[in-house]
Amino acid sequence: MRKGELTRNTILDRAVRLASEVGLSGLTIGRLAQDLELSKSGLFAHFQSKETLQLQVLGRASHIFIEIVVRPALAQPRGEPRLQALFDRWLEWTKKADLPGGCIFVTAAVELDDRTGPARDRLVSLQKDWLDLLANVARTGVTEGQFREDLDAEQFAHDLYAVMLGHQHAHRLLRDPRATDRARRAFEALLEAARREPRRRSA
Amino acid sequence: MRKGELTRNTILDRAVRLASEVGLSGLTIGRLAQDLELSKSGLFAHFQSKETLQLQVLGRASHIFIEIVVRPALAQPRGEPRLQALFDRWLEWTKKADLPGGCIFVTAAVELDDRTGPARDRLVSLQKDWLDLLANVARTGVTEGQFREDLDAEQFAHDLYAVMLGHQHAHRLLRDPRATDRARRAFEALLEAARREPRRRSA
DNA sequence: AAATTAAACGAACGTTCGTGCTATTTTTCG
DNA sequence: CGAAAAATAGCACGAACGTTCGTTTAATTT
Repeated sequence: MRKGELTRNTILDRAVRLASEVGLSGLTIGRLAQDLELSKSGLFAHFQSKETLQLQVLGRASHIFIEIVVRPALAQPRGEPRLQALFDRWLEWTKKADLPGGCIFVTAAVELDDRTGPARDRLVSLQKDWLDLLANVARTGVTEGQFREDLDAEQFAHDLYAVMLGHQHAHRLLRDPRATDRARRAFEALLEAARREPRRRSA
Repeated sequence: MRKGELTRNTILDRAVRLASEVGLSGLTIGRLAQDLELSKSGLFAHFQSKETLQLQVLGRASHIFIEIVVRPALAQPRGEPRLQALFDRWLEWTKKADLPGGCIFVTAAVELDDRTGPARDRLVSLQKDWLDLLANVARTGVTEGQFREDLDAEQFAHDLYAVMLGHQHAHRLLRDPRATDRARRAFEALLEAARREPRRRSA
């Protein structure tokens, strides 16, 4: 049972890469087998259905994301420095993970948002975890005294996610060379607003 | 040639709706014909290829977007009020256009961002037009004295687009009931930052 | 080295994909 | 109303889809 797991992981790594380009439903068993020079049936035997394959692709992608983005950032001090580290790594995680099609979670999100089933459920769960993590780090920034007391940490996480979505759009679709600069500015503005003292009630 | 155009538009309307759910490549001629109770070949004859169909779907969607979002907003005073009108209509245009799958441009953007060909080119062109329009309205806000002199209008447009992407994500994937509220807050923060006097160079 | 288990293969299944043809129906116009 | 033109339907195609089968090759255990 040793060899099996090994090739299964090889398959999944390739599948994650492929899915980042063509999506989870565009990801095809025939194409995947061809890329890996495996037979369709041999590959298929590792998973018992395409749905299982999709689920495992999501799981594998999540694992990679955590290794590349989250874990290293945890080495940074709590609060704002950690937030900055998360953002920096987040910005370029698809490069480090060698995902030629950009963030696979964004692709999957758009694909699955109006479908039902376990793949969607899994993705939602992963995304909520990620947003929770971001909100928690922001909250820590408050207790550490870096951010203002009345910061809405969940709104902050939401806005931060939006910045990343905007970046992907500008970078990948529009091919805007200023995309990364734009994202950094937007992030800086979020930070600045989080740091700023709450505005006085009147003028 | 009268009846032809009529049914072609009927087809395109349905195709836009369907594509909002399953994307431009998930959009299938067979499924479309079935939905409309037409024969596959009869439908196909209106377009000479699937690519043409996709192009026309994008064109039709753009037309609908302009009618629902842009044109009515132009009735508002220049600058900030117009911006507010654009935002409000943008937020709910998929409801008014009866697109059950959310914004078709977001779906298409993720699908096409790493492909080549006329469909991608068309989408990029449309999206740039839209961002330009947003930037122009923001710039007008400056000349009207509503926004600060040194506002980066293109950055503003970029950030605004990001807010909408964040909204779609929170609303459609996460089904967050606070999604619209979140988007409004983010937009308000952008406006506030645009209105605010430029910050002093030091403390 | 033999026996057993796991992994990969090749062929075929029923379906659907986009795309051609050739009829037939329907609309338009003189 | 009848002729020309346009719109639709019918049928077939090759390819690709996910999936199942029986068999062969390779790895692991005895």
